[in-house]
Amino acid sequence: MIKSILLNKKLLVFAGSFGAILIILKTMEFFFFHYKFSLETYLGIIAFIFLVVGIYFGSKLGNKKTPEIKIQELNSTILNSSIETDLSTRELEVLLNVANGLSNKEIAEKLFVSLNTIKTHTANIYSKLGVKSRTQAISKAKTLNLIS
Amino acid sequence: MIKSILLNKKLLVFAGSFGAILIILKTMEFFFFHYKFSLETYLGIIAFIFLVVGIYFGSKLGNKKTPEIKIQELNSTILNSSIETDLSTRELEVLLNVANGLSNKEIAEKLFVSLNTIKTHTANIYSKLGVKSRTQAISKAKTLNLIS
DNA sequence: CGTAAAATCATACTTTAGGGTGATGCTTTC
DNA sequence: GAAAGCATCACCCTAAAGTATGATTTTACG
Repeated sequence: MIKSILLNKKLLVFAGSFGAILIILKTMEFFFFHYKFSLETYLGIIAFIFLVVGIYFGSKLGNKKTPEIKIQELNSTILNSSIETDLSTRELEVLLNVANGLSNKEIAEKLFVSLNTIKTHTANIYSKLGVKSRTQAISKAKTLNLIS
Repeated sequence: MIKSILLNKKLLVFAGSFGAILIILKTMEFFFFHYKFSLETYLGIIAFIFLVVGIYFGSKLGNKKTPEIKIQELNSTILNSSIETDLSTRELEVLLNVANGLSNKEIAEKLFVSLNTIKTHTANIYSKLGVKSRTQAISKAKTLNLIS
């Protein structure tokens, strides 16, 4: 629903820009016939404008090509609509080590911090992911594509 | 180093394409003066060509903006060449539930067996996989393609 | 039929994980 | 400059996981 609206909005912007360019072209055509620019200059300007516009929209389209593949079917997934999935860099780092099978103690030694710090990080991770254990966090992170 | 080379290569392709388009333009100009196309048609063709080219290159640039974030770095994976990875059907069943984030107690209730039985199963799984914890088992099972 | 493997369960113990609370220093942001 | 977020650490307590050992029952196979 939202996606289609956004897509339509983008199309509207595209169409509007295209119309504006056509107006600019007409104006240029007016000047062209009055001031006798060389054909090459005229064509170059046209080509440049459309090239820039094309690159702009092409870039936009290219960036929007996120696959969004999610066929994960968790067992009795609870609908947590208000969870914050924005992990800090440190939390993400801890999560990756958790997913790699390291214990809290090992992660603490690896990152040169105390065990309590890792416990706090993991607690915050669980809270943000809406889970209650490290194995659930791993499973959840997989569905969110946070980890491979 | 590699990036700059690739960037230069891309620039070369871009420049080459641009030159080719200029040649096409000149050819079209030739036809233009000989067959008297309307100016609007001519401009439209030019605009369309450069729009398409622009979108193409813009899309290319946009797609190359992949962040490439990979902080995987496993911790000194031990080469256990002679471990037995043949899990029994029950052990595999338990392993899958472990990977789905269930606790031993939950697995026991799900499979209608006692908690001690699940503990025995997990212990055997760890032994067969050559690991020491459930998170390591999940990681190992992923590398062995036992789980997704 | 007998044996080996698998599956089940128990008891006791140690280690690890997780929950709750509070605190400090630092950076960013409004 | 106050507020918010991040990263750090501590303490206490409970729950869960893991280790070790032993045992019974069921199933599969030669």
